[in-house]
Amino acid sequence: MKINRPRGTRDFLPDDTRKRRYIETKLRSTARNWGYNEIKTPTFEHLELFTVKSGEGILGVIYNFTDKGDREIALRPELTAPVLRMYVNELQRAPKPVKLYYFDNCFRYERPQKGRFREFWQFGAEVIGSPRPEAEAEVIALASHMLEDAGADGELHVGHLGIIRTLFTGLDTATQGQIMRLVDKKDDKGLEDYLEEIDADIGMREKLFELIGLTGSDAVQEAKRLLGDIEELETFQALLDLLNIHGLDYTVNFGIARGLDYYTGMVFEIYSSGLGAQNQVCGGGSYRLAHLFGGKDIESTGFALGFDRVMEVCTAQPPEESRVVVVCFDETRKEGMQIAKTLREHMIVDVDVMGRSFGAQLKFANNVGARWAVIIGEDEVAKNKVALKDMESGEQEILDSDELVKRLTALNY
RNA sequence: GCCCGGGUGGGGUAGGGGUUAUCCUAUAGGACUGUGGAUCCUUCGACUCGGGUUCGAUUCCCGACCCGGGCCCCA
Repeated sequence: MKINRPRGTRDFLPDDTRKRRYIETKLRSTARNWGYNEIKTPTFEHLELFTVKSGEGILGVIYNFTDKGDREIALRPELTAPVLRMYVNELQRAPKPVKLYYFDNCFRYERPQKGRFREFWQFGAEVIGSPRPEAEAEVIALASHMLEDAGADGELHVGHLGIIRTLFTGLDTATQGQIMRLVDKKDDKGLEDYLEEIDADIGMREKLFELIGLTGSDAVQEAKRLLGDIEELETFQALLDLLNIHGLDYTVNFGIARGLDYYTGMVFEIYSSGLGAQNQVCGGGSYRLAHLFGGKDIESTGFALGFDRVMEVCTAQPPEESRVVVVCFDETRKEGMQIAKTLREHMIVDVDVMGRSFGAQLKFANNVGARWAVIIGEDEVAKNKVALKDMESGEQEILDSDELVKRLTALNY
């Protein structure tokens, strides 16, 4: 009986894994150079952590189970909540800002599609403790730079939930949420019908439609005309100025809603083409979560990058890596292993484990793409030398083993 | 969860109610026991699963599972 992978999971073959590792390493080093520290949280958490944060609605997509001690456990569907939980548990007294990054797998029970899996990887970062636009701008800039590292193009959209919410005074949370959902979907007809249904104020309706249509460089000016000189617009303008300083291209979009309603201020999304319906590769914003997990309320900003989606669109390729194959036989295995051991301190070395003939070992060297074959046969051992064969030119020379190591390491392998 | 379109060796494919199920590629070995890439030979290996229709199903029908596209939601 053949056993297959569970639905929505993937096996990563050597080439896939190498490329993923390569991109991951690039992202890590960028996060690191921006002063963020890596953390790890558990693969599973108390289910409550996620329902408190996102509401019962998230149960539909969560992998949860009752453990042998009757605890309700969930495989993490995302990492912001675990990171903030960790912050509350261990880092509240750490010097601010607390700058963290993570790269881990997450699980959601959803219908798999292009760019959507049941096990997927998120690369994210959070700045905890700064309510200032400088922190928001830094987070956005970091996300953009990471995509650039990966060779992925992205279109950055920035909005601010606080601004649109000033129109909602007097509306309850559920109604606000429904409006934001329709705004996010860009379902103008549905939005109009819904506003009619709840008998929303005519002036508010007009302002809302005008606001979500605003875009371009004077969007903020236009918004001021609509809403007056409110504080949210001032800080939003400050953020945009900082994005300019960071040298980022962006589109102002007051219609970005983000799925989860714990976002309080700035929100941003980055889209990439070539991903079909799942075109969002990154999402983030400013939020308040710590108080939900029993901590002191604190302003945070963060983002999560859909690593699998980045992999779909990224053009960066891992560098070619060359190998050396050491060819030896039963009689010369000892000498062969010694050379291999020395060379392995510097480069990738294969030695035959198939009991193959001389010719077959060279064929193997060819197959694995080895640039060099080091031949250690009885003739060489008798002369206390080794033969170095260039697999491209076919040329071969006799060296002693010190020269061999020097030669190969000098070639940067 | 909903709506489409698909599943033939490891990968890519041809075919089609009764076949020895096609070809390419990859694997392992050999021709070629101290010199690779070419060529040739051999080997390994498949009709996703379960029902139904039928004398007979890999082929037709239904369902499940899985994959792809879209909706929803989101990364």
